Amino acid sequence: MTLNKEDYLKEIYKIGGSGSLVINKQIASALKIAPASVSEMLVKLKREGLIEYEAYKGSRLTYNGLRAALSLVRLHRLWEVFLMRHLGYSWSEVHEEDEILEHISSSRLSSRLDKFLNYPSYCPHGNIIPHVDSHVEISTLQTLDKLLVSETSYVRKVVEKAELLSYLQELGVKIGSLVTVISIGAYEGPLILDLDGRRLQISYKAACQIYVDQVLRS
Amino acid sequence: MTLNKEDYLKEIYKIGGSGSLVINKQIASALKIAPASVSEMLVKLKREGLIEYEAYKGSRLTYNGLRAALSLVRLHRLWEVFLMRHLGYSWSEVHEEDEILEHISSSRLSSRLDKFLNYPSYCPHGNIIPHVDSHVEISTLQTLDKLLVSETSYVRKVVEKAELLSYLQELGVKIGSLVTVISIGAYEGPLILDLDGRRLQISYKAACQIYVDQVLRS
DNA sequence: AAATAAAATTAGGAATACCTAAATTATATA
DNA sequence: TATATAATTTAGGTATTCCTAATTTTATTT
Repeated sequence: MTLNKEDYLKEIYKIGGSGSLVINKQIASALKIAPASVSEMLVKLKREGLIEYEAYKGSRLTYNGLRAALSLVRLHRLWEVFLMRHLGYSWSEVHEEDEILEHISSSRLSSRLDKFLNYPSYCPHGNIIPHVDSHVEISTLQTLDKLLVSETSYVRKVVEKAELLSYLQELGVKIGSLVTVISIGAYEGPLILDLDGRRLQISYKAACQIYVDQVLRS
Repeated sequence: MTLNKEDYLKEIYKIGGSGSLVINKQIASALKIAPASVSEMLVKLKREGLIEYEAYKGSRLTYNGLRAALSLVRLHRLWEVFLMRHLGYSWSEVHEEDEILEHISSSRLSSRLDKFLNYPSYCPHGNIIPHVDSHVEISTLQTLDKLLVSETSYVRKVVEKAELLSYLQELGVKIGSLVTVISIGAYEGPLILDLDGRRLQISYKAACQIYVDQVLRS
């Protein structure tokens, strides 16, 4: 379902609840959309089985439409509570920032969230969280496969690919892990590592996608 | 700027950082969009001064494009940290749910957030936060203007309009406030209320938009 | 009941963002 | 350097979602 259709469902729910007929005009003014456009969209929502709708009469949510609307409104309101309770938004600020929930991009949100999270420097994947002002991405990293036997370093970043992430998670490789290369398999064979005190084997391909602090050699 | 354009900017930043030329193919595969469509969009982004772009050569962010990309990536990554640190997402779950940040609607997110917020029942405006399963909106509310002099009730909900919210905030009217009607102005004049022990005046119009527990009369 | 007002729909268009297929330009290889 | 291959772009279309203006239906008055 598209974002716009979701807006319509939410609005139909907010106005008419789970059963009352909603007249188009109300939707049009709530969504700030021309009445003509509302008629059009209602036809589509009806085709998709999300609303009952009869021309000139009005519309109401079907069972499926209601389910969809409820989960949308629910999440929306949970966010509102979150913004107030944990990001220090005031009553009217929450209201102003309502559309965040559709399109997140607000510098106010950004800075409050930053504070709430205690000014983190890295995202969970180890990428720097840039600041709009100073965006110096200091890059003294190298991939794990470039380390020599017995060299030690810290895992700082991994390539964001679903399969790799699951693989590493299973192995227990984390951002910040202390890693020492024990041996390197020939012909792109697996590497044996000491990771935070545990011995483990990792594929060459994975090693190429794990970034560690550069090891300085004399 | 549209959501889609934002995706392009983010991707150009992720691939090329603040200065390197990015070839279209990388954008196309990262965004899973046909190369032809990428070319089209790049022309638009160039027109808007967000990227430098020369056909067959590649693209890079301009100063403005970089600023926009940074604030997007920044917020995106802050959310990631939040999901992991406070909603108990695992590494790969964060990754899976990345598009939340564009289109929030995930039942998993919904339930984790619910737990994090300690299962709230009402949004900051006093509306019930519905559950997808049981959606009984018990409605024994009436508007404040319907109360008689000396009747007492609790504020449960207010109409979500920006001007009203600011007005009420200034007056200190909150969800849960205990209110007693002291006097009612004639001809839709202002009401004098006792609100949580304080004496205050409120316009008739506002009173019509504040919902309180229904007062039972014999 | 007829006339007026309000609400909704249809018709005709515009913008955005995507697609496939064909043509073009750049790059790598023999 | 010529040729093959890879990357891009252009051309021609589709689907969404919005708009204004004109028409039709429904509701309200007189």
